Amino acid sequence: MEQRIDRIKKQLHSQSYKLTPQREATVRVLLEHEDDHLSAEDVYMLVKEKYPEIGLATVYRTLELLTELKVVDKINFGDGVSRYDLRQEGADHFHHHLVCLECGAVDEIQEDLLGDVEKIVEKRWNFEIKDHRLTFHGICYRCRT
Amino acid sequence: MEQRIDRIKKQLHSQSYKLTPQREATVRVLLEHEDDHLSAEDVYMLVKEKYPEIGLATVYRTLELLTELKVVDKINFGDGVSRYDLRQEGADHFHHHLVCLECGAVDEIQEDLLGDVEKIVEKRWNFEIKDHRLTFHGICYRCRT
DNA sequence: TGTCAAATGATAATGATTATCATGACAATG
DNA sequence: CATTGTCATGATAATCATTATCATTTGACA
Ligand SMILES: [Mn+2]
Ligand SMILES: [Mn+2]
Ligand SMILES: [Zn+2]
Ligand SMILES: [Zn+2]
Repeated sequence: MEQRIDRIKKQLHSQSYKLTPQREATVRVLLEHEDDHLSAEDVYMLVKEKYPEIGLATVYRTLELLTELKVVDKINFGDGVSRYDLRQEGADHFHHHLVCLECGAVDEIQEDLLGDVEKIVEKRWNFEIKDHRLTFHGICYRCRT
Repeated sequence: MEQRIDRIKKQLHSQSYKLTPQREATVRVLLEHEDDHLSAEDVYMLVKEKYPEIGLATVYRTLELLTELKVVDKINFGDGVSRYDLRQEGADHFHHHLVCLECGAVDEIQEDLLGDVEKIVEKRWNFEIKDHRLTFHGICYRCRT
């Protein structure tokens, strides 16, 4: 945890950004909810518990900054809000998602299953892949009778 | 074109919806821009050319209805608007997308490349797949020097 | 022709995100 | 130590896509 924050701090410094108390509190919330998919509002509520003076605008700005640095990925599951997903440290691919149509759960697949597919796309479509987004919609293991 | 509209008409009737002139004009616009990814506003502007009295709310309602019927898929590329993508007739999978980070172009891959991956996901994660969304971000063939 | 539910269009309301702006923190400088 | 300048913050207003509301229209059917 502390080491992870330290590395994010260095990443910020390398672009001449500071790790302010507000930013640190926000990062801590994200780390403590690594498996969730929090909206800006969600993050705001959680950060307020440890830093009540923080403003909503600062949370938005911090999330935008972290997205720029690729610390988090900004995603959208079709409800009206953006969600912020901590990227696996050092991972060069964004993980996949399983969205359950029954219960709404969102599970993650950390393993990269797209290696072969990407080779095909690069060759056949002459497209240089930098990133990907893969989501499956269906019925999760819990909801299958 | 006419046959396609006829089949959509039947699909509507089978759920006791009517193909009103407004709905038909909207469907025609979608068919005429099959390869594009139009926002509700885009559709509205285009429909107005052939049906100037139409209201924006009706366009939204029609697009929602067509999404329900799976005639179109509602997608989101991260800019602040939903886009509506005509589904290949009879296709059971939603096509994939290539988004160029350089020029912003969005190309399509109609071929389904996820067959093997889906088998793995169904087995290993015990997840019953109903649909998928796959988007690659990178540099398109036009922008590669 | 009269009836009724569905559909429409104008417009207001909502709600997430972004912009603005005065204030505060803080490092560097003299 | 006082001054200056830059970056960051928080309150709040503005924006803008989407949804809700409601009076009116349409069209099928009795
Ligand atoms: Mn995730
Ligand atoms: Mn498409
Ligand atoms: Zn489930
Ligand atoms: Zn390009």
